[in-house]
Amino acid sequence: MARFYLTTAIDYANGDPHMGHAYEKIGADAIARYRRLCGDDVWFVIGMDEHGQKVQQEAESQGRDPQDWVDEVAGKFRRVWERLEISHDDFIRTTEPRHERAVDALIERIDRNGDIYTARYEGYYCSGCEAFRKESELVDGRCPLHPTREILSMEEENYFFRLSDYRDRLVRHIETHPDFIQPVSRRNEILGLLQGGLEDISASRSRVSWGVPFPGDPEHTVYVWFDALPNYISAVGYPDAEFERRWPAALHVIGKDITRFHCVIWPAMLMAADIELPETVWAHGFVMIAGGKLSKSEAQLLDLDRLIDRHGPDAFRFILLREAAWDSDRDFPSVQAFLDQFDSRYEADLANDLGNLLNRTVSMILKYRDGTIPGMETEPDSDSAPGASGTELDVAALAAMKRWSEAMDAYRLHEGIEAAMSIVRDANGYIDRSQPWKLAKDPEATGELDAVLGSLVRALVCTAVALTPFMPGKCEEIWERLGGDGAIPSPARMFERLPGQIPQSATGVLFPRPEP
RNA sequence: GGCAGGGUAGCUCAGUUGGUCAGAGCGGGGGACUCAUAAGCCCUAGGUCGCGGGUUCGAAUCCCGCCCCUGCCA
Repeated sequence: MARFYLTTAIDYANGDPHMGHAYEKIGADAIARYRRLCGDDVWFVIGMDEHGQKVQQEAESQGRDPQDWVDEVAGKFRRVWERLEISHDDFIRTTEPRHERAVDALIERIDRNGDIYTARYEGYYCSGCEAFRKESELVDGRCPLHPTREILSMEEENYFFRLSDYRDRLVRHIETHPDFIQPVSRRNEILGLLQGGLEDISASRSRVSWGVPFPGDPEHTVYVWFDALPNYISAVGYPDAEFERRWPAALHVIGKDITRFHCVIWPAMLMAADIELPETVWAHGFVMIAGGKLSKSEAQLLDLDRLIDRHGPDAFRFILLREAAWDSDRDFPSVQAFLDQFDSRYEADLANDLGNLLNRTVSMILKYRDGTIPGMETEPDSDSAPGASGTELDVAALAAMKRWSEAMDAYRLHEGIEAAMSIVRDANGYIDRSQPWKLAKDPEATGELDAVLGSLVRALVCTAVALTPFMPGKCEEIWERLGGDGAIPSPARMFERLPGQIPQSATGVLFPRPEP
């Protein structure tokens, strides 16, 4: 059984969960569910990044104790993940003792290897970025990203990480591991960035108290990124040796805005501590409205709970991942355009195409065969000559399943969905071409009708299997309505336990059309 | 300013190594059917494949120049 340790970025606890957070978790969850379906030993971790100046300030501005505040924020995130059926195995928070212990151990380890040193730092500090800015980076004496914040001119003793020493090793690693950074556009960006050389970076802060005390110097706290990144190992038990039962991670799913932290700083930290690197870092794009700029009222229309309420959690997962390709951005011109597309996807793909396909299939088998699914004793042949057995629909469905696994193996989630939906389209077309309602009236055509009905059920089983990473709840319902027994089968075992009898209770609307 | 990737039907995008590559989905228009959530199916889009050159028997697909967009960096 292949180990598959999967992580997402931990979410920064300075605000409420929104669609961007959800998009990442849903995509990662689809990958986790797919790998489990294939039989992998999956360990899926998400969590919260709870330290740092912005969290401290946010809590203070509300007159709250920071820990109290992050507890509340973490609760909100957990509730949403529960609603969205995120199947994580663990939820790591950077304020947990197990995490602080790991950060402490990791930094000490890096220090022992000689890659931490102290230096006096003089410069400008932007509290928005929680980072030092060069004078040349300032516009009119202010940070271009946070023009409302004061720039602090300061001088402090800092601990630095010898990042510059790792440039060559990083380049070599990226070049010899083509899958390390994906998609390739991000890989090229990082290689370009490394080309220009690296500077050492500060690993501590003296004026931020809300953080992990710097090992050996409680006057400083660990800089947020040096605190946040190690969550990937702290969550699986570092520094105890048992962490290697899960580590290295098969996949870090992150947003494209933090690729350099995950593809440069994090691997360098791991190298400095003699820890293996993750196999792949996948930087997904963003779902944006009008380039990402949202007014308060617009943002309110996109309130996560209200969006999920619109057509239910499964539909929400499906629509988001269908609309926004997992490897690139998706920009909608307006909130209204987004909502229109959201609704139209639901009605066209789910209610009309998939839901209706299930209904017409179930209805015909109940009507013409009293619920008994015909022809399930002969399974279509997937290996030898395509089309040697099974109907044209079987052939098309098997081909689509092949495209599906290839896409899913490569984390091309949108292509996986597309392959699954192509089965639905093919099945609907197949029904109309073979006209089972006519076959049902022709006593000579029982064999033909059996073949049609049987292959429709097989196509629906394929669809349910292929979509289960995206819509676990609804796919289970499809499986049950077809008379399937137990959990949804794996793609490899799909045809070994096909259902035989449609329950009378199987009629009913799977994806109700919204009231006009 | 440097580097990278793009500009293809109203919209979102596919188009491998140059020769059925001018496509798919959605939307719009028309039609036949009835198992089904008035759903589904079939037909239909005449788009200078950003602009201008060039290579070639032949380029959306290669080369040069230009315009515009996006990302990363500065």
